[in-house]
Amino acid sequence: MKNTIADIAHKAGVAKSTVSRFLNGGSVSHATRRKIEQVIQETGYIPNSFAQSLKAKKTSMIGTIMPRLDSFSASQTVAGMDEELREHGYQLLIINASQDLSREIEALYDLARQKISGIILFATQVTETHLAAIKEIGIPVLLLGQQHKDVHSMIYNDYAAGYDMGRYVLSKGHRNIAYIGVTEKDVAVGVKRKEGFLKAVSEHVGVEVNLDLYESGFKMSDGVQTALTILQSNRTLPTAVVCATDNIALGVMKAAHMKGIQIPSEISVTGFGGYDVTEVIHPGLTTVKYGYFQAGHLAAQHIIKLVNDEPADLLTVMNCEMIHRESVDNLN
Amino acid sequence: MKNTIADIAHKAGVAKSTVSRFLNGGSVSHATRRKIEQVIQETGYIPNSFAQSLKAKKTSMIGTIMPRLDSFSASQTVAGMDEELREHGYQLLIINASQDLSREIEALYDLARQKISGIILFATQVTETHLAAIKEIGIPVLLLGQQHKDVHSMIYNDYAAGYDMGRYVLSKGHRNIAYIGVTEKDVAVGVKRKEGFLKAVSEHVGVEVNLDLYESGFKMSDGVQTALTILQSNRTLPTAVVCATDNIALGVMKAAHMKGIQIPSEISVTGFGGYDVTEVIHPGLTTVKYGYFQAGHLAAQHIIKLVNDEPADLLTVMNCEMIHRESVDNLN
DNA sequence: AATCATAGTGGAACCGGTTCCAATCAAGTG
DNA sequence: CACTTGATTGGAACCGGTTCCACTATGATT
Repeated sequence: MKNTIADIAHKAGVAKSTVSRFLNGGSVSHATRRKIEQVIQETGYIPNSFAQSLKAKKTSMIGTIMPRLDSFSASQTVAGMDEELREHGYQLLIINASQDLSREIEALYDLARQKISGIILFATQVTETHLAAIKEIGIPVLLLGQQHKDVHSMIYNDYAAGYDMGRYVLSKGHRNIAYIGVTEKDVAVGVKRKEGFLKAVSEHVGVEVNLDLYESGFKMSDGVQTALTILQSNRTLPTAVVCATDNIALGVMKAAHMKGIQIPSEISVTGFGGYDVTEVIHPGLTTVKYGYFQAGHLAAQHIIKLVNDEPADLLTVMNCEMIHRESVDNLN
Repeated sequence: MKNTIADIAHKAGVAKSTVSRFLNGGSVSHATRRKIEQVIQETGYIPNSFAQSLKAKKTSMIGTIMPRLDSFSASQTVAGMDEELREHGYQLLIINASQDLSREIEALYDLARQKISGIILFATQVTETHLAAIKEIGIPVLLLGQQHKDVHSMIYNDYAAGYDMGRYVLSKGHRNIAYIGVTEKDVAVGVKRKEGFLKAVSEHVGVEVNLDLYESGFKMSDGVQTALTILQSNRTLPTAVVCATDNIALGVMKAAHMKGIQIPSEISVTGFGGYDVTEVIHPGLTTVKYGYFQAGHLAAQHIIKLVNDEPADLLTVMNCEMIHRESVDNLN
């Protein structure tokens, strides 16, 4: 019951090469075609994909390395990628780096050994080691979420998102604002969003704006902590808390609720991300929606181009969309 | 720059077999060991894993087939599996079946062709076709979430969860209850939870309980729809709505909010699942928490046993834990 | 000194496919 | 009818590893 191509050939009374040709659409006479078909039918023969890949020196697999699996953005994006890749006959191999940069590197080499055709790397930071690995493995790599001049990259327009959010909050009359950011090691989330936001503030001439900057971790519980220090300080409370991620914003909302502070009447809150939950909670969270699913599709299309040596933009910037909900009060 | 084992052997002035022995810990003299080490160092040689697997006739990969990636339970479980598998030197290959049963079957054969060592199947339904495929591919398969007498299975104690929830809601004095279930094709979620709940109700002698059963889809929007039909009917509103999943419960809460109905003072709501969001929303959702992450670990351990032909329980039942929050009013 | 393990090594076969090349054979051409 | 053409087909080499087997030294044992 081993069923190799040689067995099939033998049972059908032909040579290996003929069976192979049959399988790959070469020229085979009608008679032998039928015989082989029948034998394959009977035996339930399935070609060994190693032997195939060994000869072909590549696979039809695309690898993706993600810092975590259990996040809304990650799973949405991956779902989109998967859909697109499947349509093009590629299989997606997902590797979880558990937010450990050295595991990302490891994964790059791992994927190279497996002769993966291309790699989509969900980046939070792009270090020298990353670049060295990417260069060494000689496989097309697409950065998702961060950019680097030497690597194909796909990013969201975080600067614009931050800017839009800033303009919006200011337009609602808020002049005493707390901004909760994240580590600047994450250029997209930690730097760009903040810069865009600051830009909006700096452009807002005529009235004085009091802006306090805080830094928090990515987890909701981090958001709760940071929010509590803000809410418990002796200074006047800000009228709005702008958070660099929806997760942090959810944490802030929780903290406010714990403190009996009403949203938005006593304090306004905003996020970034557009997670599904932000819609169903009350009040709904004003946020910036990122098209994760669509981004996955785009990323897949992009890596397929790279794999096939087709031309592709070095940098793709995707736009975001502001979602206005009830968590921001109008002070005007 | 092809770097095969033959190249290394040539450069080091030894035979292929010696290099192979060096790589796999055979007996190699100190001198040649050093030479080979150096050549490998210089060339950055990485063995071709196809050739290895071709000979070995298997991989150190475990495949998992999931109906969807973008769900809390799925991503949590997968994260747990991944952690455990990695520790044991296995790699996880994730396949997304997009809630399409025929794709699940396809995936089973796909994984078989790739000589995956074992498969963890996130099941919602186990059809005859599934069983036939599982039998045919001859690879260890572990069902997760559903059980079948012929296949190793791992399930949550949904019956007990439903029962506990029933007892709890009744103990809070609710006598007019709406139960929103899902399709009975999903035995675990659609049948077991409901049965457990009904059992609790049937045991509750002495007072009359008015129970209405509804069926909804799995999506939050389905929950909203179903809730609206309940809330808009002319009959007296139930005092509690018990939902078969957290997602549906979130939908119900949203619908209630849209209708200006207060939770829990006007209507109580419960879910199943223990999603993270159920904690941060207000009011917090009373639900049953499933240990997804831990389940992932367990599943991984289980499939590893199967792969190594070690004995393993045919059926593993995992317990759940009720989480009491504010979404249920005490009518006593 | 003769005998015997034994560590170290090279050669060749093998895993299961794909592909190049040469051979065959029937139909078409002048 | 000899010759060209093109469709089929089988044989052998190859992809890049692993492993069995035979052969050499080398040191240990009587």
